[in-house]
Amino acid sequence: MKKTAEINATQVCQVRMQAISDAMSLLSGKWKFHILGTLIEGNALGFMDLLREVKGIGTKMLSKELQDLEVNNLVSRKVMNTKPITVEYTITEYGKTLSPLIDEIAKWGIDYRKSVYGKTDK
Amino acid sequence: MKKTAEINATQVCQVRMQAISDAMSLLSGKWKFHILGTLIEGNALGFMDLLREVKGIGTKMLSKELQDLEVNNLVSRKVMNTKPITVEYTITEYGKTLSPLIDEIAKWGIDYRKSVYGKTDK
DNA sequence: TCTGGTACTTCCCAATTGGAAACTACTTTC
DNA sequence: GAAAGTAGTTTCCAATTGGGAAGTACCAGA
Repeated sequence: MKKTAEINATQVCQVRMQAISDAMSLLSGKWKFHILGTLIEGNALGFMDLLREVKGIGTKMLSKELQDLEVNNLVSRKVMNTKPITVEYTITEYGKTLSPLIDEIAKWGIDYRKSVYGKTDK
Repeated sequence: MKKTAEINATQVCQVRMQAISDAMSLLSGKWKFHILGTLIEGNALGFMDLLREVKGIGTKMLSKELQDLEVNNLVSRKVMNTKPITVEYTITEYGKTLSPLIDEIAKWGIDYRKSVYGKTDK
């Protein structure tokens, strides 16, 4: 009869749990994955481009989310020397390392949707 | 000069974005991954076991999160016929399909931590 | 009968998140 | 000079999230 934690007391689990918290604190929120996914797909987009691509987002959120992603080195921001000043947002090399993770989530989400709305013989 | 969305207008992107939203709506929150991870690691835990394993969680949150996970068929709840009534929480077969995703997040989180606190020659 | 263990629920509150609308600021075009 | 396009910021508000503490209910053992 155990009265104290056992499973998660191991070093390996502690590290894993911490890692998941780290990752999710960077990637949580309604828009992060949408923005990252869009930037992975189409490189170098302006603020207004993103506003049009990421359906439903407003200027405040987009601005804030891009800042978050920038300080975490997932997205880079470059002010261009154009007549009406434009800004180029691109995914960084480091941001690209999220591709397998995003793919895995998308894959699971697609399967989930199938299992809910899909065939009834399950 | 494009004025309308182009990248995310494709059917493939729409489906992917929807899938990511689906998945995250089930898995977001402070505790979901911790609970799932613990249940994947150690099968069949009681409410109080989980309360001890998932460091920091309170009864209210644990109860609510377990209900969420149960309705989405990721965790199963079984009331045991014991003297002081006990409940067994187990991960479902479907819940186990989250393993690769959880592994991927943990892996990325560990690498992220290394890139922040790790070697400076990067 | 009182303490302790199981498994919760309820209530109240604070912090965070997210959104709409308006506003800034600068430039080019009509 | 007004309109439109660039890239945001600010303000105000509502909804969601999360936590602490206490309460409920049932049973067993000292």
